[in-house]
Amino acid sequence: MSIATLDGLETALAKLERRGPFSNSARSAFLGLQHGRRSYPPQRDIVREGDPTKSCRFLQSGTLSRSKLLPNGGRQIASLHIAGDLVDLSSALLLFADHTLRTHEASVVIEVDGATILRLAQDYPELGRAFWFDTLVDASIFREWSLNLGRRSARERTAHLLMEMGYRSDEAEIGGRCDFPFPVTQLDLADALGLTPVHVNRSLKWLREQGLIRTSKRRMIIPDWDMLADFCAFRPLYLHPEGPRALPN
Amino acid sequence: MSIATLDGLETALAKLERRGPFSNSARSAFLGLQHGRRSYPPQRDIVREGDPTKSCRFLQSGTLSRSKLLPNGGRQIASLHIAGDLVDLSSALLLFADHTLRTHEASVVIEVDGATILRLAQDYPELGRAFWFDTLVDASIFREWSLNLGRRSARERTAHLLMEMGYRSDEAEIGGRCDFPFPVTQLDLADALGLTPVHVNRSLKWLREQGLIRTSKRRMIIPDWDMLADFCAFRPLYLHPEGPRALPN
DNA sequence: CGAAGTTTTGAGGACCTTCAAAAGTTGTGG
DNA sequence: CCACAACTTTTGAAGGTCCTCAAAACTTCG
Repeated sequence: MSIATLDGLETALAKLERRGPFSNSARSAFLGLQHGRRSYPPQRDIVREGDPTKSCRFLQSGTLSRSKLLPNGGRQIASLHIAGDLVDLSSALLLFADHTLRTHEASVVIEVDGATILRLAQDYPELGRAFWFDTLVDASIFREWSLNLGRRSARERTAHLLMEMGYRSDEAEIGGRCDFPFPVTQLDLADALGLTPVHVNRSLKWLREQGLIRTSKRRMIIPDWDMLADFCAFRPLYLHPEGPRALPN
Repeated sequence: MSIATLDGLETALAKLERRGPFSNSARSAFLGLQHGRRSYPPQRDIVREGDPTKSCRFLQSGTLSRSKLLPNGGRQIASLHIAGDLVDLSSALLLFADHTLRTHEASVVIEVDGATILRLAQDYPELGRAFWFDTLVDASIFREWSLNLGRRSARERTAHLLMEMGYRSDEAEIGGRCDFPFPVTQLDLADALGLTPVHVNRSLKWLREQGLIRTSKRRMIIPDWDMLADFCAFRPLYLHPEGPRALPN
């Protein structure tokens, strides 16, 4: 079954099960979750920093970001999300949103009550571990972004972000790692990279001139994966493709 | 009982229970964990990026950081840790360390087998939620650091980090939020802030000249909390002092 | 086709870096 | 308790990466 035909819970489950299969009972408990489904237009806030939380959210289709604002208007995007991502698992336990969740493309989002997720994690420990693992990988990605923001040059930083999105798009079967949808404007990319839009434009231009990337509309192409990986020191260890530790009996 | 007299597990438990008390059985299961205790001198690696994981670690006393390296020698500190912090809970589920764990001061670290932690989380769901919550707060701190690195000036960034450490030291009863131990060299501070040591020095000098901070040896003093908070837009929401959602019955 | 949004380019300036060295502090052994 | 080495902090000067401001070219969409 192609990902395009899956509904939201199935898409999220597919991501979770890529890391190790669940028992039939856990699987059907997850798929049996009561949930809502909402569609959002591009550039629309779904949750705002400071909002009390109620529901967890999974991204069925589209592109989202999580971002934080400064009083002076500065904005930092902390993560970018693609179909299948558990974009707001934190609301299961955190009572207030510490960041804003916003669409980039038109997106479809699944909502599940936070307390229900907690109950599910308790009743099916394998699901609880899968949620925890997802949070841990999330945190690992944030650490890598800190390295990106703090210690990589604008060009390397830009390249690294593109490679991560390629790698994740490939894992999620949304695109190939060297040719994947990337519907993010240079203005938003700037907020993800801690740069100005002007400088993002110049960094992309340079990467293009070097033959390291090609851009077609809302799509990113990496002609030579290893060359770009070498340029920006992309090592996917931090995405933990090995999956979680299995619990011995 | 003062924190100084607590052993490592008690210190970690105290941090977890600040967010909501556990049942007696969960508490004694946690305190009954088989564990090792190791002392490390300053500037010593405890775990290195890429190492296979086995044990989870809690910091009984001292100061640690989690950092990542670039092939060109660049280093980014992703987090700083003080007594009571669950500095390596991720090893319960992640099979490889994606970052290096290193002491700043001489430190005492408790080690608990990763699979044992998983088992404990399963047998006592309230502990499982506490671990997950801790990971979520961790991730929230990383997001704030991204904002710091990407969108705050050197001076604001420096001030913000100091305020966070003051706030957390206060919570952990290691110091007051306006007067707390801070045994981090400017060289290490530079790696946490994505700056050069020279510029860190100048930023600290400026903050001192403005009367926003005072430094005494291995100690940081914030004469006027609100003034500094205003300067760097420090809002502790992201540390989630409200604690986790309670699971309804 | 017009309006709004996005990308691209230019010019000048600022924040932060690099390189270098001096001053101050800490810790250790004699 | 001093001597000395190692580490840490501080300062200066010059330069580069990235920012600001401004406007034009291009694309998307109603």
